[in-house]
Amino acid sequence: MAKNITNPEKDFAKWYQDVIREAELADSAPVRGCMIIRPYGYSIWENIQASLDASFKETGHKNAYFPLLIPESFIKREAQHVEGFAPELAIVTHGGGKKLEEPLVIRPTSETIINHMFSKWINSYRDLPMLLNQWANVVRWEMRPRAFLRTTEFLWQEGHTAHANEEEAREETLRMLKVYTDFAMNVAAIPVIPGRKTEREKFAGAVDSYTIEAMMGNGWALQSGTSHYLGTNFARVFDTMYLDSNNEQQFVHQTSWGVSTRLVGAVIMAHGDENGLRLPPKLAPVQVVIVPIARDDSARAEVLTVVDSIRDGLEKKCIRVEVDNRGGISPGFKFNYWEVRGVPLRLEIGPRDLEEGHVMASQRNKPGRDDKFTISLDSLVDSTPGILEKIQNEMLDEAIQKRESRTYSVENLDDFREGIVNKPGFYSVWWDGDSEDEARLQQETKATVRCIPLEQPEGSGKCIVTGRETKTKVILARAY
RNA sequence: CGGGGCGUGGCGCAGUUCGGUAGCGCACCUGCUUUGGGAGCAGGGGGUCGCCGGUUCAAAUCCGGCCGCCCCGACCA
Repeated sequence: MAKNITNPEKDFAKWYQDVIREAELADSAPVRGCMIIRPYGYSIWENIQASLDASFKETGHKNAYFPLLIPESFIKREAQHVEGFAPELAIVTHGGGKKLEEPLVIRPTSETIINHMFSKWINSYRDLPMLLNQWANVVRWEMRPRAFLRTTEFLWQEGHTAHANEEEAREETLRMLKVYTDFAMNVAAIPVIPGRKTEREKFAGAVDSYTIEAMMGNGWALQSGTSHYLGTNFARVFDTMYLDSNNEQQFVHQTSWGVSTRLVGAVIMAHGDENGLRLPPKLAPVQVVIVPIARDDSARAEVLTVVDSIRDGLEKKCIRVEVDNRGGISPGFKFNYWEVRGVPLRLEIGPRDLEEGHVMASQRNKPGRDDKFTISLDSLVDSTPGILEKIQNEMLDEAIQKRESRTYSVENLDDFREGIVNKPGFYSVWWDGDSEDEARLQQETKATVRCIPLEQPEGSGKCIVTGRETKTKVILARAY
């Protein structure tokens, strides 16, 4: 059992914080709700960024950067937008030693300032679609911060696009939801459920919001990414119009979509175990760690020669590898040290291995002595990419199984009430309720409608709250 | 903002009941011995006890006020 890490079965929230501390992902800041992302944690974020940024560019988007400070009046233009964000705004009232004419809002999101610019840049249907993305920080004064999951300031990417008509904009909304879904599955190894948000849960200012919902280790849901169809809501208040081919003014139809550093929290909570972090190889800052073992100087020299050549070979294959040749620290300590940090593959090389022409290998997703295996020195460098790929797939399979085993179908409210308490997880239920039904359900059970999955079953059934016959199934769960 | 808990070396805590000038574990530094699952011994450095005020010969400890943090809820990426 890992030292200094609470058992997740016993206290999941404490476990989460312990892992963040022990794996050196983040530290708390002097300002409440803010956090310092430490190099190891930031490196995970950089890998997330690199992967998504490539996908955004593949789908035709360009990066830009809009300012942190937004005139307060901008936020107030779109009625629902203000209502949604007003309580959590940080507002700058003074600058240069003087009270400002108009207060400035630190962006909670950039729809308004971007529309301000879109209205200048977009004149003709030939300017469309406009496909932008920005990597930025935003500030939302949330009441209850949690490291990575909900911090006052957080890093994210926000895509903003403008299209000639609803159909294209809706297509874009779903295209980006798919990009997020693929990223979650294939890179983060987190099986998410893509779906639409209910009226109650949708983004302030959107016509429709879509989400990917992930299941965390305690059975709770985490909204891990969102994609919104904004309709012409912002275009109308910012006059974002274009001249169509018939020489008529039209409002643009818009989308916005984002994922944040919350994804780092998702990775921790979806994959972590009682020994700490577990990272899917594609996101791991260190994919392979090599622990050289030697009793004396001559053995060490011999071992290090081999280790160096292995490292060079792996680096040539673009594998992120680290050699832990710290002195005065026992191998056992190092094994645990790297396990807490979630490194997918560890190689141990000592004199005994050299004699036998192999290395000992240990996969983070199968920790402990019993599951160690040997790889011959001859084939090591060539076989490592395949092993990492295998680990990546195994982690996704494990996560899928974990989710399946905690996904339940219930037919009536009583079963749900009992289930959500005794067996936290995703509850797939027939649903025909409205916002008030949702509010009531949340009051009673703390659970919410996480999403209306895009993939719907055949047939119909009776709504769990209204009893009406419906063709719609939703996912109910407790959420972060 | 409601409920609960807590502020004492970097981290985790004891000491507060019953005032007497600060201690333990881990971490850190030095040396020697060690190194295949969190090494051992010896020596060492580091704390105006959250802040302000009061009582007292004397306050981590008692009294008054303030501040902050964490966890649980409502809100959210």
